[in-house]
Amino acid sequence: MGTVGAMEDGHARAAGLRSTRQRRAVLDALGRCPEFISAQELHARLTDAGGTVGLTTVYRTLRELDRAGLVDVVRDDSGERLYLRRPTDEHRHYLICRCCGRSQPVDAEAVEVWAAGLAEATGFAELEHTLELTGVCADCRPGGAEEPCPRQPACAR
Amino acid sequence: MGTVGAMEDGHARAAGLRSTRQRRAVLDALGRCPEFISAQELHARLTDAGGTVGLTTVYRTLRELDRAGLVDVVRDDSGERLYLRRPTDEHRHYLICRCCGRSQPVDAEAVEVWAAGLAEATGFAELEHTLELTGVCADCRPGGAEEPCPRQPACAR
DNA sequence: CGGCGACGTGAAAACCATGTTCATTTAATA
DNA sequence: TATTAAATGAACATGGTTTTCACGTCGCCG
Repeated sequence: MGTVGAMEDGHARAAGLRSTRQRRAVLDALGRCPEFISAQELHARLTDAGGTVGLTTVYRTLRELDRAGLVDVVRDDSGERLYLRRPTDEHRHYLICRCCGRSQPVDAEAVEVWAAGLAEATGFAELEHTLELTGVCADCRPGGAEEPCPRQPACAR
Repeated sequence: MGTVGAMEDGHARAAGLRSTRQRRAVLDALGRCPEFISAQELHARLTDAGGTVGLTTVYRTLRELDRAGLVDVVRDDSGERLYLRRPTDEHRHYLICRCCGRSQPVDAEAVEVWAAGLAEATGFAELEHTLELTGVCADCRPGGAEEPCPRQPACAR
């Protein structure tokens, strides 16, 4: 468990990044987290686990992974950026639970098609889109109350 | 030109807000701005015009207008919030030019329908979505270069 | 294999949008 | 007009993110 593996390292290398202890640690921690996670939280987890990685480095690494297209990024309500290792190469959208943070990829083909058609309808070029979807997942729903969330954030240590 | 008008005042009043000189000024400036604008920029414009409105008040007013549903809000790449007086009552999406900032409402009915269907497909409840669309508008496109934008931001003073 | 140069690191500080405090002012109502 | 709750704004607080810069180290090349 916890194999960094040649693939991860390879991807990072391909992106023009040197393989360092810190970047391997970030990549590893990110790889074992199934849900979106913030830079701060990721850093906390790394240091709690005894590692020594600077917060600056975590930010920088995540930014570079984003540039390299190796992670998906969303913004939560406060504008904070959340990262998730991207499992595939394709453009994805996620539905995220407002209570527990659990994320679920959704089939947004209809949106992609619609967005593609926008170019000619509007005269705009180089269209880009981001879609933030939130809701309350089945496991968090029972009570029905708004604020109190019955479940803890996923991706527990 | 520049009429605050009974309607604007009325809408604000209906939202449970007192009519103050500052709020009228914010509403007026917002009303004469055809594109999305940040709180900071709006404040700069108000003070440059000789008015005295605190930045705090601009933020508070915009937040309340948002709560009251009188403005549409988007986030730019840096996460900064941008505001636009909402012309109608319905939920809208905008396509915004990355060069000049010009915004254009788009018919996103297809997305609305798709999003509505997500609930049963995923088991999530209380779905909410935000969609940020950007591109390069026809007027900004001639050169084709990426960085240098031929046009100045719209909504000039 | 050893040295060198570019890239990477991280503590501290800067940044910047936004929120909070609280004493003072003001709009709406009686 | 008197009263009062709401609104204002300067200063300060907050928190995520970036920059700075002195130091470390990765990886290549001889």
